[in-house]
Amino acid sequence: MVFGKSCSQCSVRDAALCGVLADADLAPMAAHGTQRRLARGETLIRAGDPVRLCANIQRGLMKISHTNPAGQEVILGLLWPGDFVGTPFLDGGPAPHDVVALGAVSLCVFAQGTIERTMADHPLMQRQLLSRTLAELGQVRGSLSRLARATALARVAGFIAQTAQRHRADSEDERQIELPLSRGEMADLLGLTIETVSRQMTRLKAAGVIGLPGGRRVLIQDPHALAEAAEDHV
Amino acid sequence: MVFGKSCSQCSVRDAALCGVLADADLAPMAAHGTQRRLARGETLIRAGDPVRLCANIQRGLMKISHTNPAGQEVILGLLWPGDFVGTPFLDGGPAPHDVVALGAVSLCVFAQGTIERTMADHPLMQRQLLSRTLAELGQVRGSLSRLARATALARVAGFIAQTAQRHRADSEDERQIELPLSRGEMADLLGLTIETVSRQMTRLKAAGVIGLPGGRRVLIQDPHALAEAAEDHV
DNA sequence: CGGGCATTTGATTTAGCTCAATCCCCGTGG
DNA sequence: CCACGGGGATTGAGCTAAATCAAATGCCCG
Repeated sequence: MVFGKSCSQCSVRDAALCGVLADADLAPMAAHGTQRRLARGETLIRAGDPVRLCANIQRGLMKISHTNPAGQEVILGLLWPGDFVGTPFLDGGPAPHDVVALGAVSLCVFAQGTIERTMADHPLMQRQLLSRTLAELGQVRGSLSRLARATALARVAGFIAQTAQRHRADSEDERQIELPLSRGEMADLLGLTIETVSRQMTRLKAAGVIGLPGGRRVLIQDPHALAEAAEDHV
Repeated sequence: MVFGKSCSQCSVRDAALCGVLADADLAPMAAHGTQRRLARGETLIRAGDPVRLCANIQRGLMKISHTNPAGQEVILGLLWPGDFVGTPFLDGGPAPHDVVALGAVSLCVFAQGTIERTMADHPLMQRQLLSRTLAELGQVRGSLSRLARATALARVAGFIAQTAQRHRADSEDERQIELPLSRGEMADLLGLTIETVSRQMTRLKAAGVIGLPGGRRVLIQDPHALAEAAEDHV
């Protein structure tokens, strides 16, 4: 894959931006992809409905969320550019959760029937999908551990640190990041309330660990102390 | 797969007991399996070590666990007979978590190199593995939602209800189950303390929802009320 | 400039934790 | 057969982190 080459399938200018092509083993897939865009708040997959697609995120973030019987929303995870969503299988059963765009999103959508045939012909591609899914399973189990025992401070600090890591690649200023979520969304993701999230942010700011220049921006003043705070368990 | 036939690879008397053979698509795998037994407390996979095996659980339960910086153990999930553990890939990277036997366990262990070659020749088998892994990802995300918002009562009731569902298949008395975990292990799984788990059990008993005949046994007196309690969110 | 929303801050309440004391099985040995 | 331990489980009495309720502040955008 030549850097700078455009992705013919997805009409993305730089091939590197087309998540799916970043991995050579997944290339056979790209031939069957079609472009789709979502606006903020649009639902791609609704819990309970049969999953009719498999897609790779090119730009923007999505949330996997669940609304419990009491009507509270819980954000079960975020999907970043390069991540897959949905299932390549037609008979994958009903979707376990909602998948919703957090902002403007571009996707490479693959038809399930086609992709399943493609997989049969390209074991390496399927291998790569399995490998990624196993890795994700490990990640999700990691966040279980945070929700089980971490203090509010550790959850918030951990989220900021993790977001910073994701941003590091494509950032002009190493130390300044823009959180992809509102305080309310952070609360839903971390299993806290808006007020508690806000208080912990203030606390980190007061301790000189971070700066809050306004909006969703965070200035990481003391990365070491931030990592330390993220490990603060009861 | 003929019911009642013995599993020649795993020396399990009834083929149906050999988890891996329960699924026809996974049959090619069985030819490469070797039997292994673990005693209670034995560690199969240690977090951080490279994962050298892929196995299918035949009998007994295992826990996926993580010990956080403060030294508290968190149980991230349970593995039941029929479940897979480890990775079929040699380059799967370091294990994200520990995997430990909760009691006596029998496994069908597959060599990674062999299984990877087998997968290349049997796309349906790989397909099945991917499909199972995607399903498990959904399950784990479901438990995230419980840890994020559910009350102590809901966590405990949910665990009992879930265990009952698993037991239903192989139980003589529909209503009586034997919990696979001690109170302490339940606490580590549900993100609570031993005392809180105990109090919620007592509460369910006092409400006539369950009976506690002693040991780890639970008598489910009112399945509907139990399900209701499991949905009790703040 | 002002309205509407997100965020912050404050006061109070509460679910679950901590610490501490039994209790209850259940196996062991006298 | 029964006293004696011992580990898991239960129960009790405060304590605390985070939730809840309520108000104030800041900020974006017309």
